[in-house]
Parts: sequence; C-alpha cells; structure tokens
Amino acid sequence: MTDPALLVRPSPRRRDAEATRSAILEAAKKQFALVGYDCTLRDIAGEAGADVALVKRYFGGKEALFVEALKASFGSDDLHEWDHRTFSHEIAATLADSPHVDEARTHRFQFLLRAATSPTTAPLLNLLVQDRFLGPIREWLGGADADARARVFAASYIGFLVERLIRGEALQGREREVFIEQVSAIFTMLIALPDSAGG
Amino acid sequence: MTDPALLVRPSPRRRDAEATRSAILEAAKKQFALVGYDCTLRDIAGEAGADVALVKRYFGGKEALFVEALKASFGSDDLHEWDHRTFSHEIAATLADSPHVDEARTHRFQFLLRAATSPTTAPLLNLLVQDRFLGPIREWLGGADADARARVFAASYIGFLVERLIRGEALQGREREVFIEQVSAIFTMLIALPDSAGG
DNA sequence: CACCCATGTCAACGACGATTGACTTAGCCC
DNA sequence: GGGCTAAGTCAATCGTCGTTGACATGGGTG
Repeated sequence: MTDPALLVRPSPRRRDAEATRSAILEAAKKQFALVGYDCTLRDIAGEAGADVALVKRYFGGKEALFVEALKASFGSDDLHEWDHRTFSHEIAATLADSPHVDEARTHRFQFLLRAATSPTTAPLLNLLVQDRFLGPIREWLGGADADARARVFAASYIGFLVERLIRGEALQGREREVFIEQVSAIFTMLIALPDSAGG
Repeated sequence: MTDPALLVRPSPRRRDAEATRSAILEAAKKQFALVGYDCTLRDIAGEAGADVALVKRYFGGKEALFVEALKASFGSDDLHEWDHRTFSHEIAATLADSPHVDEARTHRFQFLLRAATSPTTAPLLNLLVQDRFLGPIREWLGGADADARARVFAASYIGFLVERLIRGEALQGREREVFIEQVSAIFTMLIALPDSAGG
C-alpha cells in the first residue's frame, strides 16, 4: 500500500515447482561450498529467490538438502576422455592456473573439503568419493593394485588443490614453471603402470 | 547443603589465573580440531573445568580464542632433525599408519584444515603456514627454487594427510606396501636437488 | 466461470549459544 | 584480622536459525 511498484513481482516463472526446487539446489551447492554447512537456509533461499519454508517442502530439511546438494555436485568427472600421455602436464597446468580457471571445479572441491571435515557428513562423503571419484580413477589407471594407486593419485590431486585453494591466486613466472614441472613428474610417475615390481 | 561432599571442591589449584587460562586454551585446541569452529564455548569451558564467562575474561571472545588456539597449535615441527636420506620412507610409513600413530599431529592438522576452509581465518592461516610450515621446509630442502619446491612438498604432504583423515584407519597389507612405495618415491623426487634443470 | 490443489508467503515457536553484568569468594597486603 | 582486588560463578539477555503450521493465491480443470 505504500508504494504500488513494490507490490508488483512479475517473476517470469511463478508457480514453477521444478524451477524453484532446482534454484534452491543450485544456491545450496554454492553456499555449502563457499560457506560450509553453517550457512543459513535463509541465505540459500534468499539467493534462490524463494522462501525458507520451501526448503522444507522440497527437501525435507537442511541435512537432506545438504545430502542432495552433495550428490548433485558429483555428477561425473569426465575423466575417461583424458589422454594418458598428455594428462600429467595438462592437469599440472590447470592446477597452476586455478582457482581462476575452473571455478565450478573449485566450488565442488571446496564442498568436498567441507564435507570431509564435518563429522556428520564424513561417512556419506566416503561412499560418494568411493563411487564417483576413486572408481573412475581406478578404471582409468588400470594395471595392478589399481585401487591403492588410485588412492595415492587422488590424495596427491587433493593436496595440490588444497594448496591452490589456500593460496587463492594463480601461479606465475618461475614458480609456475617449477610447480608444473614437479606436479607433472609426480602424476607421470603415478600414472605409469607398475612393471610387476610387486615383490 | 544437601550433601556436604558435593560442596567440597578441594581443587589443587583454585584461583590460578594462568592455569585456568591455559586449561581453556588446551581444551579449545582440542575441540576446535575435533569438532571445528562450531563447537560450543560451553563444551570448551566444561572440558577445561572452567566457566564460560572466563573465556570472555581471558580471551575476549570466541573468535579471539580460535585465533589464539590456532597460533598455539603451530609451535614448531621438529623438521630439522629429519635425515634427508631416510625421510621419504619414514614419513610414508608414518602416514600409512596414521591417524593412529601420531594423534597430536593429526589433531593439529585437522585444526589446520578447518581453519583453511573458514573465510575469516584463512588469511591468518596463510601467514601462519608461511612462517611455521613452509619456512622450515624451504630451509630443510635447500637448493634452487626452494620456495616453490617447498610448496609442492607441503601440498603433497597435505594431500596424503587428507586421504588418511578421510579414511580414518591405518593401511594394511598390500595396500600399505603400495602406498609407502609410491609416497616414498614422490618425496624422494621432491627432496632431490634440482640439477640446474632450470632452462 | 467456479472449484481445487499445488505453489508460494508469512509469522511465530522453540532451542541453542555467545555475550554480558551483577554477584560471590578466595587470596594477599597492610 | 580487615579490606581490596583478582578469580570464579550465576542467571538473564539477545540474536539467530531450523522448523512448523496457518494463510494467500495462481492456474489448470470440470
């Protein structure tokens, strides 16, 4: 009644349950990644342009929303299309230039880290990582002890991501060269099939 | 006056400000590491056997306590006494058997990870890591590009720690062998002085 | 057009936790 | 021993957040 203009809300898609739900989910993925589990539902709903009550309606509660967002964040990393010969250098360069280059991946990773450090979500994450992360890597690596090697591979990758995350800025100059050189060497070593050096 | 025994609190050190303060700090270090920033001051105070209000008196508030605890958690890792020749294998074995082996180190690391994923504490952590972690490693490594190499070194180490943290249990059997073998190889590579392969 | 259900809005509740200030008490100095 | 200050205790306040149920409304269906 104060100002007529404020009452007009000609949202392009009102009454669209699916769109609303997915908007909430997207906002949740972002907030959970950026802030962590301690972000508020009001923030999530606000960013999605929806009401808090809809979170309950569509997802049941905060924890369920978190689980949903976590699952949705790990669809499938297109690992299979990486070439074994060029992978090492390419991934090293990508890492050196992140987090500026691949923002979506960075968000997903932050999400993963936060989930890993939360006692309530850690078990869930373990299963998820097993399925959507370790599994593909194991297959992609192939060879003997693929499972154990996949874990070392993933661990190294995570370590470099953490480093990039903490630094926050892309590497440059000589430092970038050294980084790429060493990281590339590590991945090359980890990709290489073990020539029956088992025992 | 219900039960006289309950009224007797012959604490060995009552009215000892310093002891109380340090007890709170110790409890904070533990809780912040185990639970994260979302632990309650009541929990911390309770574990320290002190009152919540004393947290304010001695530290000013929760955030200040967190910062204090973070600083106190990174005294000095006795890195200098590691032997370059045996380091790789020893650290790989330690990692393979953690977190059961070195609980204190695990706690400190959890603390670090939590701090890294908190926007407010991340800058502080950056400085801290620089001083108490990267610096010593850089010196210990020596040689050309020591700074850049130290970062890769630290990143790898962190990655393996994260993996161990997520798994939660020590490695065994063949998996342990492979892990030690590969991790050891990585560290050996990273420790090795670059033989003027700069350009 | 009228009905009805799905969608969206709103306000309030209940719990929890950090913070605060007033109060009590122990230890020390004179 | 008396008082003064530091150390410790307690209860209340304030804000926030997840949750809940009642209410409004749009839009398709008969």
